[in-house]
Amino acid sequence: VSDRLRVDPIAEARRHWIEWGWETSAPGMAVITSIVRCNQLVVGRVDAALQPFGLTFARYEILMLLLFSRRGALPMGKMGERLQVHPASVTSAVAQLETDGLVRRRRHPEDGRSVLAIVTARGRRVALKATDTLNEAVFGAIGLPEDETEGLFALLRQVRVGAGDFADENAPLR
Amino acid sequence: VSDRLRVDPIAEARRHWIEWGWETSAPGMAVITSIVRCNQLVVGRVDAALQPFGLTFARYEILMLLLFSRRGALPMGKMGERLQVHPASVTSAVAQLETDGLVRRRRHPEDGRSVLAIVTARGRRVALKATDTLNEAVFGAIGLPEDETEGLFALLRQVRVGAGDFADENAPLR
DNA sequence: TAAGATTGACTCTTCAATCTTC
DNA sequence: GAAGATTGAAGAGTCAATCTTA
Repeated sequence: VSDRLRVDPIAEARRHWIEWGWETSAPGMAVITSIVRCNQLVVGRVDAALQPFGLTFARYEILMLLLFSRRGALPMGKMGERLQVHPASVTSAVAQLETDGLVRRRRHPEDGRSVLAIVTARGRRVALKATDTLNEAVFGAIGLPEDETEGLFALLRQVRVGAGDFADENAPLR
Repeated sequence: VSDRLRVDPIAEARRHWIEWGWETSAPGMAVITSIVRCNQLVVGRVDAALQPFGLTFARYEILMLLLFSRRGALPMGKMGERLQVHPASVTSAVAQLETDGLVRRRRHPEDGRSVLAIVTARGRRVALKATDTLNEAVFGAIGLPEDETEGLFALLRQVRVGAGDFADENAPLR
């Protein structure tokens, strides 16, 4: 799924939108289609970088969540909440990580309904190595100047707030 | 998969990135994670809006490509190229559209290897209705002022160019 | 031999149903 | 009864292999 195109297909779609009389929605269509397309490109790059470690972006995110946590352990449900994914996705991702020896599962000592995922020593090592690779190959190589990167983050944040992703309680500009 | 979070998880991840000494990659990580998250939100909204029509975003895009084409017909491969998706995905999407009566398939008259997808009259009607709904419910309701929407589109375009999505031959600012 | 499309196996995600513990 | 997690089935995407036509 690659091969450089001659013209920008999204710009072309926007022209069509205007031709058909949908001017007012054309910018929104272009932005949303761009987000979807950028996601394809970005996830492709991330997954390619993570493949040597046997990780996908989803499993990597879980690993990092555990790495950043105080005790290296979090309940399954908590992780699904943070990453905004279905409980079943957490179960299968953690199951995979467990068979790879990067995570252990244990029943929550204070609430028998809950299950804790615990990052292993090997899991920590892999997480750090994968992050180095990712920082080098993807995160540090977006190809935008620093200020434009910040501007893009801020605009995407507005989109997330507008879609009700999280409560923008104080709307702090700094 | 919804429920408003208390704080922005991506801002939190960026803080962690800085704490762990990965400052230079932190903005890139934040932007890429934002793109992935926005994609989830946006595709969720689009698919919800298209569900009454029995369409997904992928199938809708194929339908619109055909609607915009001169003869209402395009070869399978051409569509995969424009939408940058795998040939197998085109096959399954068109097969679904065909069983729904929105598209017909016919062998290409001048090249027997190729298959033409042809939009039906019903397909045109559904495409127009779905577009009205989408324009109303999603594309026209991003929640950003016009100029910021344009700015976001331009920045995402830069990301696409940087990832080699299409040839930025002339880099025209107009 | 190569191009175009399809098929089947595999993965990932979500949903509904189920099971256990509170 | 409700919360938390798991299971199996269904949907969509990708890859490798296959089939047909050029």
